[in-house]
Amino acid sequence: MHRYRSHTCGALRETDIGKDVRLSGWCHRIRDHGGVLFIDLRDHYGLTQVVCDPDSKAFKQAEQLRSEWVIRIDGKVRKRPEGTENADLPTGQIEVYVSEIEVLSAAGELPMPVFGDQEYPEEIRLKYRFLDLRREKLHNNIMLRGRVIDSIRKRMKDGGFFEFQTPILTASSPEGARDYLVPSRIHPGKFYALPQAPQQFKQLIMVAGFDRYFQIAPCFRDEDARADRSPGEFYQLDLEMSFVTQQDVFDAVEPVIRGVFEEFGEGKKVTPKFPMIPYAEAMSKYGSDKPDLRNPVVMQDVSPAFKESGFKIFARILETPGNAVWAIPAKGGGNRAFCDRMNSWAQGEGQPGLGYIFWREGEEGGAGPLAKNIGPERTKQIADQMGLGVGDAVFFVAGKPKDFVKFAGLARTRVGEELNMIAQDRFDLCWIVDFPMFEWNEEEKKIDFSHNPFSMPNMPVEDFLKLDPSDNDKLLAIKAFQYDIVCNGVELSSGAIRNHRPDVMKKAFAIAGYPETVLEEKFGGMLHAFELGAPPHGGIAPGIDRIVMLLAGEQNLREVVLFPMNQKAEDLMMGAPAEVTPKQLKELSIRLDLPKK
RNA sequence: GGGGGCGUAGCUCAGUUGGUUAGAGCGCUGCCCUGUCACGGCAGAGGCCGCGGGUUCGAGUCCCGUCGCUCCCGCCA
Repeated sequence: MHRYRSHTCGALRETDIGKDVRLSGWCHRIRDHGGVLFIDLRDHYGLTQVVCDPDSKAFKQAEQLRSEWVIRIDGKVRKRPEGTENADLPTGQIEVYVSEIEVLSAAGELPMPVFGDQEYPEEIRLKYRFLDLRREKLHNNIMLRGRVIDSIRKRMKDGGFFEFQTPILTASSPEGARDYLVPSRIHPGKFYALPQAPQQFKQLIMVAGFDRYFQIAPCFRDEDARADRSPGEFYQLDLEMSFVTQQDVFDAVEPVIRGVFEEFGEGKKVTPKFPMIPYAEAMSKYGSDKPDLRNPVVMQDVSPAFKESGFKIFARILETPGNAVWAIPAKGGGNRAFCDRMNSWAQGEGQPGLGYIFWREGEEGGAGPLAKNIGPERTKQIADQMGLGVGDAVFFVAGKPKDFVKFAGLARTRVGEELNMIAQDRFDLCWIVDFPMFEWNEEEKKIDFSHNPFSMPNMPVEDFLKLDPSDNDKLLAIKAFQYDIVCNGVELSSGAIRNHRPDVMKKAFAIAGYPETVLEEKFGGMLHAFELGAPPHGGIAPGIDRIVMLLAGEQNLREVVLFPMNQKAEDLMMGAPAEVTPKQLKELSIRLDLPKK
């Protein structure tokens, strides 16, 4: 017989009754009745009830066992007595009557139990991650993650993509997030950087003629964490394709993403064909470039109803060209309690308040101070435009859309949540397209890249090269071949058709106010590659952690990462980051200059 | 860097308008228990009420500061 086990803890069935078996695992739960004693023995594969009584020579030893001890047992499989079967367990028809116990590893008092599903503080969970990982939910999440990645790999390879590895120690990239730096011993005073994404490498792989690249790529960014943003490191399905249009990228990626959501979505409905929503439309309808389409609330511009109206605050705001009033409809929110709740929420968000009109029985003309101010005709105009009636409400935000759009988006989400309008049984996916190429930098009073400098402008190259760098209105209207995938309000990925032409790149940098020397300094390697025969190419990089988070139904990335860091980018289990020895620093020619407390 | 929430036993939490000796469940220790699967019963150990200061006859409770955790904003091409 094998040293540790003849079967796993999930394997035994009625067909095994009578067999002498050997099992190893953790003591999940021990129920000691004095005369008879049960041990739920657990391993990766399942749970088997092990039973012991005073007739067994292992009884004395069994009484000494405690939770999470690792043991090996020998015993005989037998049918459970009539009426004591456990239908909740695959092994619930049988039990193993133990004849011998070997303690492989004892355990002290646990800082948190493995048994049960009580919540525990992050700090303890992270410090004792290996215990947390023994628990069913996290164990399943991590296994789900592995299966999702397997599936993605298979789908990508079936789609003609080939997997590559790119360097982890590379050069600092000047744009974007803060880099993690690694000092060079051989070159005192110089540093490597961990890649924020293999962006330039994957483009160079295209220049090298490999045609279709993908990688489950680790990405490192030294930025502050969020629930859906791991500090330090995360993984992307990074991919790039040559000789493609934007539509070709969509056609390659959409089936992979949809397929994964369908395969692991446990019956939740997945968008059959991702709609393409222009950035501007997403902002005006949903107040966000990552709209949750499960929320049916759609905003509209209702400026005409307030222009020169009796509601002086809005009327005055609308005197400034470019200003607007947007309406956020709330079907079923037609009562004062709800409207007041929204209003005080808005004040908590730092807003002066949230104007509203609501309609209820007996006041079909609309209730609330705004309705009185603008009169029945304009109120009806709004009701008609928004398709609202008795039992409904509508909220208003006014001013410069650029300034209020973010708050409007939050209010839309809030309305959807408060009125339980957000469908829970769906994955609603879409493409956000036509991102602006440039944006106005108010602080520096200049034109800037709005995303990354590598996207191709969505206009004929000849026209782009002829652009007047001082024609701000025209420049700010230019769209880029830049796109996102959004699922249930979570930004899953971002991609672009790349700018592979040195002349276009030089022009784009000139428009953003950078002299050619800057381009040369920062992206010289890639620029020179493009001067030696570069195919048109483009790609995208869906976030693996976020996909798994959505599929696992979790609200936090830490629930789908094996060994995550806390919000402050500390690994509480391994104790990272940590101080290093003076010798190590000296070798690296580094002297510390720590901030005073 | 800023804002919100939380901080009481190893863990999850309760703790009245400030008022005797700070409680419960889980876990832990001991004893009892032969069919449980959240086993049950009895007894026990375990507390700088995050830390510092203040108000008060009296502070877990009120005030100020500080630290830690967490969520958010900034940041994230």
